[in-house]
Order: sequence, then C-alpha cells, then structure tokens
Amino acid sequence: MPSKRPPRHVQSSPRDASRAKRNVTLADVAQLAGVSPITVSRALHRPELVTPETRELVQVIVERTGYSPNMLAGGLASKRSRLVAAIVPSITNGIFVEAVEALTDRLWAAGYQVLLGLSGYPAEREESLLAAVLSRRPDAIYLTGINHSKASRQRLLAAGIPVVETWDLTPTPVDMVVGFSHEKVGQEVARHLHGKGYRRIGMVWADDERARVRRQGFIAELQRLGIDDVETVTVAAPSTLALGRGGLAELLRRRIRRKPVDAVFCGSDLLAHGALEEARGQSVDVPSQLAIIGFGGLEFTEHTTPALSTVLVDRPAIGRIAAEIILARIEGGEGEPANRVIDVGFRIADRGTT
Amino acid sequence: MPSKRPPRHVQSSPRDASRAKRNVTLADVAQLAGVSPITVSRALHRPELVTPETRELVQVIVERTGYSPNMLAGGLASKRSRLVAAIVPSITNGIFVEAVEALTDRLWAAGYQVLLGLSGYPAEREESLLAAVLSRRPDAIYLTGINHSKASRQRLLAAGIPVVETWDLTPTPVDMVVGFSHEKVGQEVARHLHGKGYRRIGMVWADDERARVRRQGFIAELQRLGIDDVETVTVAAPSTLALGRGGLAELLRRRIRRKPVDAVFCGSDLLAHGALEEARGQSVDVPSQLAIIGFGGLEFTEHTTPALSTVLVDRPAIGRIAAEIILARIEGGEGEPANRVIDVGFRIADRGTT
DNA sequence: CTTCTGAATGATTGCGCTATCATCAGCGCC
DNA sequence: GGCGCTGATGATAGCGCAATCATTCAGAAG
Repeated sequence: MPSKRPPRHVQSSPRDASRAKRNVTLADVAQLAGVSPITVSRALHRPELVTPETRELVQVIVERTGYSPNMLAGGLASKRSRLVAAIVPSITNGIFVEAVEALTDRLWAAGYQVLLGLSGYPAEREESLLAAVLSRRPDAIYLTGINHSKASRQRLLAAGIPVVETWDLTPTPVDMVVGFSHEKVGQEVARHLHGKGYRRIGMVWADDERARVRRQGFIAELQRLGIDDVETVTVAAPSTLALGRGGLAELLRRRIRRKPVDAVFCGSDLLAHGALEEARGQSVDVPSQLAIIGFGGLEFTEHTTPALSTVLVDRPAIGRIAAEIILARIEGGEGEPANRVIDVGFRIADRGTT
Repeated sequence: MPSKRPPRHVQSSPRDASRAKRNVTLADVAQLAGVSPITVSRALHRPELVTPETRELVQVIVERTGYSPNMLAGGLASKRSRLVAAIVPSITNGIFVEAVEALTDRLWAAGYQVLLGLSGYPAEREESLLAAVLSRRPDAIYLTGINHSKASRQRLLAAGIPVVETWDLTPTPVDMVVGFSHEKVGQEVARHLHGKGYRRIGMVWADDERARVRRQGFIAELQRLGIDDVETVTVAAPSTLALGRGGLAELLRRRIRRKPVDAVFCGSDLLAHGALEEARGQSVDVPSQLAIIGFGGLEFTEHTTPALSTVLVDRPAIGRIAAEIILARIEGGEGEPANRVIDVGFRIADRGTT
C-alpha cells in the first residue's frame, strides 16, 4: 500500500490494562485513532464526509479492536432502528415463508434487518405481538392479512411508521397493501371448473380469513352459473396433507344429486396433494372421475403425478415489493407513493388434475 | 371494583396540548401518575416491588396514553435486549424452519423475541450477518451448523453471550450444541440398505457441510461391509424436487458392475421425492427394482405412494431444547450447565420405498 | 490583503430508560 | 425510647451513540 506515511497520532493504548469487561465503544475507537467520537461515527456511517485517510485509520482501529457498534444506542440517538418487523402466522406454512425470505433479502441489501413475529393460527397473538414488536421501534412493519383488531390498527397508526399489509387487497389499508383479490380467485376457479364441464363440485377447506373470501367468490360465481349445491368439508387450520386425505374421504362419502362429486377445490396445495393421494388410494381416477385443484402454487405441485392444478401466486414478489415500497417510504422523500394498493395478481395453472 | 377511593393525585394533563409529535415516554406516564419514572419502570417490569395501588394506577395511565416502552432505551440502560438472534441458511428449506419456529415460540413465552438472519447457501453471508446481528446486542445466539470461520468464532466469543450451535454435534462447541451425529446417520443408513440386501448403491447428493459428513459415514460403513463402488450424483444446494428427478435420471444412466443401481440414498427428502417421481416416470418399480431413502423426515414423506423411507429427526426438539438451554443460561444462575453437548438422535423410518 | 466559501472536524447535548444508592415511614423488639 | 429492619419510593447518573450547531482552515475570489 503506497501510503506516504502511516498515521502517526495513533495513541498506543495501555494494552489490555483494566479493560476488565467493558465492550469497546465508539469513544474507545475515537481515542485510539486520535479523533473525536463523532468523526468515527461519520467514518463508519457517512464515509463521504471524512477524508480517505481518516476513514482508513478508523477502519484499522475498528478491526484491531474488534469494535462492534451498539445499534441500541445508535437507534436511540438517531430514532432509526434499521429494523423492520414482519408478522406472519407461521413460517412452517410454505405459503408465507417465501415472501418473508424475499423481504428479508431485499431489506438486508439495504442495511435493514427483519424482526420476525409469529402470530399463530388464527392470529391469536397478533395484538400482544404487535405491542411487543413496536416497542423495538421498527422503522416499518410488514403484516400478513388485512384484518386487524381495532386496537391493533390504533397502535399501528400511533407508531407513525410505514405499514404494509400483504396477501390480500383492500381499498382501505392501514397504510399500504400488496396482494391480490381472493374473491377473484374464487370466481376464476369456479369459471374454470365449470368451463371444463364439472358440475358436482365440492370443497375441502381450511378456514382462515382469506380462504373464506375465496370460498365466497367461488360459491357466488357457481351460483351465477346455475350451481348452488356445493358440498364443503371444513378442516382445521393449518392445513396438512393428512387433513386433505381425510377431507376428501369425507367428501366422497357425501353425495351431490345422489352421485359423488366430480371436482374438488381445495383450500391449499397441501390439502389438494392430500386429496390426490386419497383419490389414488381409493382408486378414483384423476381427473376423469374427479378433478382436483389447489391454491398457492407451491413447487411440489408441478411434480406430482398427475401434476396438480392450482392457483399460482408470485409469492416472492409480495415480499420483494413490500420491501421496495417500505424502502421508498423510509429513504425516499416525503412524496406520496404512486400507489398504496398493489395487486400482484394470480394465474390458474391448468395441469393434470383438472 | 371495590376500590375505596379512586387514586387522587392523578394530574389531569393539559389534554393533547403541544404533544406535536413526541411519543409518550415513561416520564410522561410517571408525571401523569404523580410518581417518579423509576416507579413506573418497576410497576411494569417488576410489579412485585410496588404496591398494588401504584401498579394499578400506572396500568391505567399506560392504557390511557397508549404508552409503548422503548426497548432500545431499555436495552441500552440495562444491557439486556431481550432479543435472541437466529442464523439459518434459509427458511424456505423446510428442514430448518420448524426448529426456528419452536425456538421462537418458546422464547416468546419467556419474553424474548427472535431476530432472524438468513445466511444463504452455503453460509456465504454468515460473517457479515453475524457482525450485523451482534450489533443489536442480542442476549443469546442460535446458529445453524458448527463450521464457522475463525473470525466468526472470535466475534462470538467476544460477544460474551450464550451461543447454541445446532443440527450437528461436536466435542468442541463455541459454547453449546444441540444436534445429532451425521456420521452415524450415514452409517446406519448403510447398514440398513445392506441389511435389506441392496448391493449396487448410489447417492443423489446436495453437498452442504453436514451432508458431506453423512456421505462419509455412509461410504465408510459400506466399505466395511465390502462395498466400495458407490456412485454419487452431486446436485446444487439447495435441493429441490426437480434436482432429485434429474439426479436419479443421471444415476440410472450410470452403471455399477454393469447393472443399474438398486438403491439410492438421497441427501434430502425433497431429492428423494424427486427420485421417486423419476422412477415412476421411467417405470422403474420402487422398491423391487430400486430402493429410495431420503433424509429429514418431512411430513410429506409419509404420504407419497409408496411412503418414502427416510431418516427421522425431531426438528422442533432442536429449537425447543436450544431455547431451554439459552433461557437456563440467561436467567438461571451462573452454574455450569449440566451438558453443553446435547444429542437429539435420529431414527430410520423403514417405509414403502426400501 | 481581505473576505468568502466549503470541506473536515469537534463540543455539546440529549435520546428514554434502568442500576445504584439513598431516603423515609412504619414496625417490632429488647 | 432507641435500634435496626423491611418495604416502598425517589434522586442521580450514565448506558453509547448521533443531531445539531460551532469551529477551523485551506484555497478561491475580489
């Protein structure tokens, strides 16, 4: 390195004398570098404000001492925690997790970290979780779903930070929303099945808020098409493959106009997979005797035999877009965002099971 | 409520006068309640130290004002963030996520929150992530795997907090470790396949650190049993069903002693599922022509046809136990924990595909 | 030579909370 | 009646950092 001369005013500290336990602080680094604390702070966070020599000097001392900034202190002083809270019912449910991962990735690239909160099914802990999470003073918050208690809405508004609700749409978000219309999903699946000639239609359904809306859209559209006797087997959330098997078994026992159902719309891909396995187990041919369609578009649906029809949702996009609009709001100017309601849409994958 | 008389010294504040933007602070609550700030702090965090009347009074004011504690300030002052960092390669990979969920659940019950860090495959971001995460001053840290760079180990030790490594075992953990022996997994699967009479054995393998150890154990044990020509197809991590299909296709093209393999040990359940689908696609009967065994014990393995043999791991237990030993160390006395190395074991599920 | 400018750095202050030690009243005890 | 004790509360200080405003100085402009 062609530095003309090594920095000279570095004070050779009294080695490890009496640094009993205390962590290295920014002030320690400053003293060793022979500059003021605020200069160290700038060298680390706004390097363009400091000469290259100072910057490098600080860098050397930081490495030598193993200095680790204290973001609790930094956040307290600056009122920016560089933390984004994400509240999700569960991460073992494959459906939400990719959005969280995309969110985390994008925010990490921008210097933010994600504080994860699991609200449970059905959102039983949301309110207390929200309180706990807000006490970390996140710079923004990502929520799953659009139905929050009044107290929760209040808290969110009082926090005065960007809020992104996801996985659904509403004209009246707390702040911003990224998702798609579950009602339309129901409608389109109804049209799809009806269009292919299925008439005795059943559902295997795990009832969460969004699934309920899909179901309403589905049933309403079928009614419009002249079908008003849809059989529904409800199973507990969160859905599993086993529940799908059991659900279809029950559904096949029931009858519509004295015959077994010829198509089933499942609340999730996992339930659909279970239904497919059950059909195979009962030697019910799919799709000639029974059509099956799921929801979500999880990876495995492409690889079952026959490949599972489903409703594709660009899950990572939800997280990525959420991250983008959060960053735009935090870092961008005060300008009103172009759009507070972002529809990522969906697409029906018509595969082997329909 | 039989209160003799409502607390009197509550000062009726000048309503919302001039509270322009500022958040409600503990000092505000204290003033409204007519007590000192420290008393409010105690009423909230150590209620046993204040009289029931004071406690209730504070509670009322807190609710009326919507006070939200600032844990950045609290953490700075008390040197306890009530945050536990968890570093995981990915959460879309079903294998790690249940442990994280169990960890989160248990810690939440104890008043801690989890800061999630995604290190990527293969742990490409671990070092920078660790630095970032430690700057939040977590009270403990949960890591996936036991191989960390020297710099990372140093940082962890310097942080002076409980560290739990998971998903593997080592006699020399940074601090504590919860997992099982991947070498033994390899050995037992080898014995299992050999015991069932399979002799032309292949592998479809996504190479991460732990998988490598399983493979070594597998191959070494087979050698001991007189088999030393194991064919391995390596695929990229993270593994997917599609990679499993492709992997088996490639493996079937190869030959062992001029014949196709008669058993395949897959690096993960997802790969095994892919292999199963590929076998079905090629009309290779499972298990008469080809045995398949996976690893992980994901839920779906019970429900494929035939049901997939695999290595069962109690994934939630890893997270739960990690949480327990973390809490014991944080909250318990200084006493050395009974055990720094906890083996959760594993079990081979001999199902339809072997 | 003076004045102005902008770049680099520094001094001061306070973010909101809890640790620590001090205070004080009420009580029992010999 | 003086002593110590316990339980409830308070005063003070400081955690580690960044916002804000102030200072310094080199070089350009007049």
